[in-house]
Amino acid sequence: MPGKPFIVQLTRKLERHAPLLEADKSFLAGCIDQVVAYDRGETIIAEGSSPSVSCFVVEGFAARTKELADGTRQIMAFHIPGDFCDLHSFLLAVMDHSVEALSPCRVAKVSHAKIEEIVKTLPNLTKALWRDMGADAAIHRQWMVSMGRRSSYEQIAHLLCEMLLRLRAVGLATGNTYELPLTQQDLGDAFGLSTVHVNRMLQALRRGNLIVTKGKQLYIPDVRALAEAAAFDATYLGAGLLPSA
Amino acid sequence: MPGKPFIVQLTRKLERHAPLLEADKSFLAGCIDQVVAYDRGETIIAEGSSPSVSCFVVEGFAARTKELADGTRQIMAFHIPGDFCDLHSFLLAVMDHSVEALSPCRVAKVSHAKIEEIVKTLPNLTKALWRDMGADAAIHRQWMVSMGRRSSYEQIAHLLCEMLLRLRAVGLATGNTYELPLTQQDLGDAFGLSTVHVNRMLQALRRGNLIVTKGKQLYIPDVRALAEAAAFDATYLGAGLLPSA
DNA sequence: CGTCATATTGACTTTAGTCAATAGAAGTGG
DNA sequence: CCACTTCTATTGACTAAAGTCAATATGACG
Repeated sequence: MPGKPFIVQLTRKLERHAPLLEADKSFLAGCIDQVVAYDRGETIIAEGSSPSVSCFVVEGFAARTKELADGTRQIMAFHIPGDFCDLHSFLLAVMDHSVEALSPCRVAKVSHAKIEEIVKTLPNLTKALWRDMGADAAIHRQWMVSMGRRSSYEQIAHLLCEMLLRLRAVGLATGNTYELPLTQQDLGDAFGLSTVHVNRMLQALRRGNLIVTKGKQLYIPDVRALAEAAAFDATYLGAGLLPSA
Repeated sequence: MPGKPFIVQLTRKLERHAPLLEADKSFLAGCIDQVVAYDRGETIIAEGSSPSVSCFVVEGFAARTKELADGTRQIMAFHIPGDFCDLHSFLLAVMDHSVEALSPCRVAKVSHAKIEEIVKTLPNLTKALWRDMGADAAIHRQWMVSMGRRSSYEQIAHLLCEMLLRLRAVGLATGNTYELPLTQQDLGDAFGLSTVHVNRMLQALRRGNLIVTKGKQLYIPDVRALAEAAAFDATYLGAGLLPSA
């Protein structure tokens, strides 16, 4: 698919559980209206709007966010390349949250009309897209477990495990190293922690040699140890994704 | 649909955003394999299993739960009559959480084969089911906002608003009164709070006359006041559901 | 070199948790 | 209907986790 290499990341993700047909893939490739670039902090989809396109991340990090009246922000999901971050708007009339760029990123747009056509004519692809949303919901549920029952230390360790597997699945981790362009504020907003506390927990993780950071680069010397500290169980990301090392 | 009055609750919910076709409704009615009864505490679907049927709640309350290694429990969702509580298993191979009965309840089972057939032949119904899962995800995200950024007092107030609207939508609330068969432990497990603290916050809500309880009956004298205390915005449940009173 | 965002540190406060005892309510068997 | 068990709700005293505020450092960038 010359000119659209990013389609590969998407199809790879959609095929994680079951293969797509050739018809699925070619139709999907034809769905992309445009690719738009955003800077960190820019709003990709605004709360309260009713978009006529859905989008998926091609490059960079995005997040689903909700601003509260008192100015605090909650991040409900991080989205990385290959993630559909807004199939939601295809199904529900009004956005109850925003999607924003957490790093410079590029986002591909797919019109709802095209998705409608998929639902009408390509059951296999429909199921794959539906499943992709189900996978997101599974991540949501794990975050709820983290927020409700894990200590802040475990929460952060858990997220770092999750991001390793997710980034690795789209080829954005090299061994146990990946780039995490999130600020401590972002991490805090994801778990309802203060920046100060996130900072302290990261330090604790560094002291325990569970993580090593160099700028935005994150290296995990011993995945097993970090997973244990986080009580991390990869089932929710799709079984069998946690490799040996 | 004699003999299957509960189908009505399900179709009513699925039609909240867009109407179903006659073909959709009749096929759906023919999907129900059986209806099974469970007592409070019983597991409806076990974590780690790979069910070949999905189910929806006909009567009573169920919850998605996850037990952690240290014995604590996290509730990720409450499910009431009309809710599909396990479309998840149609899409993903292994259950990463359990579904359990929080009150005596009856659950209807639908085989995955039937759902597969829906995806292949009834795009309109497929979209409705997909949308239903999207609505669940929206609730998940709101809970994350609650857990992350709302005080425990607000969290509980928020949930009580949510349950009013959800129960009302399936005809299980009379005015501003409904039956909530949850223990304070259940509420705590949903938000990661201790039972003691839930108890205190409920008392505070009672003192402020925001709620009045009689056993499991809950009466909300002034919905507007409770909604305000909770910073409740009903958009995520589908716009326009919050009525005047 | 200066500016702005991000990260770090320390002192103190608040929220919610823990532990332990008591009170109520619902259900069971005789 | 009563005695008994059990689950659920309530209370008080104390603790711990995480937040707040404010100052300082570090780093990226024009």
